[in-house]
Amino acid sequence: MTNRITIAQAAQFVDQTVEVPGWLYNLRKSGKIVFPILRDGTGLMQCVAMKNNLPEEVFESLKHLTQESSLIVTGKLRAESRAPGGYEMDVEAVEILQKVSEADPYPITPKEHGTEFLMDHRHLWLRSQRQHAIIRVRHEIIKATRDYFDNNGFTLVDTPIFTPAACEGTTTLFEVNYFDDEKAYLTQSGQLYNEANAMAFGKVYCFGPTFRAEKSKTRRHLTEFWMVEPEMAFADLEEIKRVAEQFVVYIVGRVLDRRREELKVLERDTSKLELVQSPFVRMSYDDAVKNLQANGSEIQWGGDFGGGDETILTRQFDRPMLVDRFPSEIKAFYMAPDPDRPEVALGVDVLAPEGYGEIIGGGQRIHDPELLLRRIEEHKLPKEAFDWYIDLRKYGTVPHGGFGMGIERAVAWICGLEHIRETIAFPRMLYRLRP
RNA sequence: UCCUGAGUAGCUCAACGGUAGAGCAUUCGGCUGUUAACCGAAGGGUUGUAGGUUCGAAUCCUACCUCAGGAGCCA
Repeated sequence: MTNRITIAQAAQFVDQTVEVPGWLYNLRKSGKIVFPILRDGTGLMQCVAMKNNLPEEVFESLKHLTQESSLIVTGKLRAESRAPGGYEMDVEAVEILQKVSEADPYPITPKEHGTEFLMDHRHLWLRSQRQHAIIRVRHEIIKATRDYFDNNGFTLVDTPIFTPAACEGTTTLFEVNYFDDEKAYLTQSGQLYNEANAMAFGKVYCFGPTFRAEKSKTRRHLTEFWMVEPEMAFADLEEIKRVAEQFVVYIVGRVLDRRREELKVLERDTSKLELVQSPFVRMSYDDAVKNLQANGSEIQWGGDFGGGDETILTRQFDRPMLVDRFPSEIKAFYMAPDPDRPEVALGVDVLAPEGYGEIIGGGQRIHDPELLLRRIEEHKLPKEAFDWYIDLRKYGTVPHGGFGMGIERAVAWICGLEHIRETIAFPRMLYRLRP
């Protein structure tokens, strides 16, 4: 019985005859010799078939095989420096599962394509090398994220996707029918529920999809994206900043450690990632505004950063920066004010370098019951909807806080991508719901 | 939602008022070490849609549709 292996295992089976199931990635031929390149999801393997060593019909069927046809090849493996991947198979037998029709060939050829075409064929585009590299880095970031929190005393407590109302009043929500006469909304943050979980478990995190119905049309926005949100009881702003920084250092380190090959495929300048070490740059909002004004920005104290502002700031440093103490006015109702300066909130953003900008937003939450009630009123929010949230401040309230990191933004930064759309298998954007 | 730009062969693009073209892909032929292989040939088009200007429109004008980039908002 012949061993069935994956291409990634080739090195362990040199000089043995094995069978490899996969898809035809490309085929080069030269008269009496053909080089089918096989793809199986774990890598690429070049095969060699010579007319003189094979039955006529086997050689002919291989010679006319079309791109992405599915097949199982059997043959002997050899180390071969000329072959991509370093190993090559001398074909002995071929079983073709399906030959892709010449009348309707695989649309994504080895030549260049535009983004519209590729996005329309996203279900097939995922077969390409570059997409594999990105999705594997994403996988590593997610695994590292879970490992980081699991190893640091956090309990995973996921929060609901269906919610009865806005978590944060400002942004738009996707509305869905919830049975007969009730409306529900897709969550845009697990944070409020996370606070309840933190009061139950101490340190928690949730990790799941979130939805924003904002009509944002930029290279940094998805309408459906994944967010990890840790929340800690008994934590102040300094502790939140410490965890955020240590977490970012950890995930970048893990990708450098385990996904070098993928970063190479993506032509990522890893020297930039090596610099992601503690301590990060720390700057108050006040200083950031002064810095921006000195560098030509129109920003006034009290305003939020524009996309250009983040670029101006982050280009000055080679590692991520933590910006804290934003004006309370521009932040959510639950943000704790600085006791020494009530006009600023104890919030923090982590801005990725190289112009990537905000990947993390978070801060300390209000734990004083009366202040929270006042803020709910000031923001004209329906108090009844927040009864349970207010309860958290009635039964043993403690200082607490946390942050959220958008996974896709982190992936885009770590992979060095131009656009967030490639960081998730099937991106959902303002004008893209299909495939 | 607003601003800017682009829609020509399956794909990537050229032709910018006078008979619509190339490379890749597909088919056929050639080649025993190719590396997005190469060489030769063939098929392939209501130029996004609708209207207008003109003797004549892919090309100029108007509207609409689609996509991309940016703004605002955010992770």
